[in-house]
Amino acid sequence: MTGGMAARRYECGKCPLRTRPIFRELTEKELCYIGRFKSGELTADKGATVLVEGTHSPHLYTVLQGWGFRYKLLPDGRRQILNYALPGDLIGLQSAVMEEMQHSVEALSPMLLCVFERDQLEDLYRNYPGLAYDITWLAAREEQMVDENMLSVGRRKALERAAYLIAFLHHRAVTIGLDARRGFAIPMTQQHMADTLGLSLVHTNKTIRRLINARLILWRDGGCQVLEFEKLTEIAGWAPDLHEKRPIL
Amino acid sequence: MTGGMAARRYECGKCPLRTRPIFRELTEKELCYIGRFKSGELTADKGATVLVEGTHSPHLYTVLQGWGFRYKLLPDGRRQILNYALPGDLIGLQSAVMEEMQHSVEALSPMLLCVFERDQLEDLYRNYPGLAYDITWLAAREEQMVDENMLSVGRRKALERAAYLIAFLHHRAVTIGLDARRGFAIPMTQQHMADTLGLSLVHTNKTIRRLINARLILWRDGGCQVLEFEKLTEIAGWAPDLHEKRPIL
DNA sequence: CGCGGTTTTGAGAATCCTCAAAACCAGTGG
DNA sequence: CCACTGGTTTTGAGGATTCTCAAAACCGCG
Repeated sequence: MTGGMAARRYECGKCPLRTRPIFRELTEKELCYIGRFKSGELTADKGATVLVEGTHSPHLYTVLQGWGFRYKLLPDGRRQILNYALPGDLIGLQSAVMEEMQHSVEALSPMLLCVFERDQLEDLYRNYPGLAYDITWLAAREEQMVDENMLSVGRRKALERAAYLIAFLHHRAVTIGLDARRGFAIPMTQQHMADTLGLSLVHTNKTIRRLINARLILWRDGGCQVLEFEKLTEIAGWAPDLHEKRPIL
Repeated sequence: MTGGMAARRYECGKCPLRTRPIFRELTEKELCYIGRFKSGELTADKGATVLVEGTHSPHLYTVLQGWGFRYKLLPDGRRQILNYALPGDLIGLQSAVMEEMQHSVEALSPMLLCVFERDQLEDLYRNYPGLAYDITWLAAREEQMVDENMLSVGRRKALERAAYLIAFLHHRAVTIGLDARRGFAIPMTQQHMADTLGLSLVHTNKTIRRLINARLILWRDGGCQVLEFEKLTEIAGWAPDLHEKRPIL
């Protein structure tokens, strides 16, 4: 079920993610420090739980490969997905900075994570203000994404919500250069979509089918593939905001 | 409509908020720096807009008095309230750290805000890692609150949502010592509640009435007063997490 | 071929929505 | 003191959306 610690594959200096154009470059000194800050790598199989609500993880992670999602549960088992984690995203900050996790994280596809020690965070803040600022930046961005998703669940209707979510995820994947070739699929089931949209599985299915029939998306390879990005954003009444460079830890 | 800059009333060292037991104490040095970091005070009348989506504010605020709320709008005017701002909360971090605001902030009651300059943030990060850490802490907490609200809007049903929201706000107010005397009212209209819960005004009204008829709350003085906190949390399936001390900027 | 997970379909029911109007209430000016 | 006004709360009614239940179809994999 779960993955485990893997032999370290990437030196931070040669991190294949870090060099992508969307990410901010670090100074030599910072890069070197990050290399020391990094304490290992973690692999997680599809479906594995990376972080658990209610626990206090001693780690902080940067996603290197794969997709994951953050979620919360109600006592009776109803699940709400809060956001997705893609390469470059930082997860576990809440438990690092506060008492304990208030949400869980699960792998949507096989993931490779970069592991940092919570204990060293204080040292980082003391000696690398630029990196500290980056962490705050990433926290602010995460909040921004949840805000946007909140608007969607609270005020958009089913078709708009579905269109927004798919466009949003597609855009994030494209932004970090995840597609390369046209036609990659977002690795999720309709149950995941339902739990993100705040809808039932049945109604989600019927809604998605409308998008498929309108030839805006395909559903295949165990996921969702976008055909008409513009049309989706139009239905959702949403325009992606184009960040310049952004930090990565 | 809007308020304006007021004569500075509070020295940070004598800030009546800061001394409340819930807030973490600062060192002498930090307190002194905050005093310099603070560039003034802002008052906002009830209904005034403090921050506007799409703009880039040069300021960052800590709420000293009063209630406010963060919200987003869809192109056609539908509104979703994301969270509320109470004394001790930091607002405007998104615009300070990133390009521009992705949400607006409006005063629910007359507010008094402590103003900080965005430009000095870099200096703060460089010289006061403890304060930088506090800012990250506050950002993580804000995200946590939106997460919780997201769970509510996505997965709870109307009555549960209303119970959760009221209990949540009541708990926050009590935590910062806002009630003193029993029986304060949360200063909001049912339209605000509707826009927070992701429900229509009419349905919100009928839902609230059920809570009133069950004698769990009162609706008066232009707001909501809690009678049976425990019962509300029970309906919502929610338990407030009790933070220890927390930072305030 | 069989199995578990996922998607699809149908149908009736509950929730929630919109429209519309009335009641209520606090503040304002006569 | 009272009428007027604008904002807020309340009520009713019909309709749309979304839900639950249940079963079938589909699909990749061992």
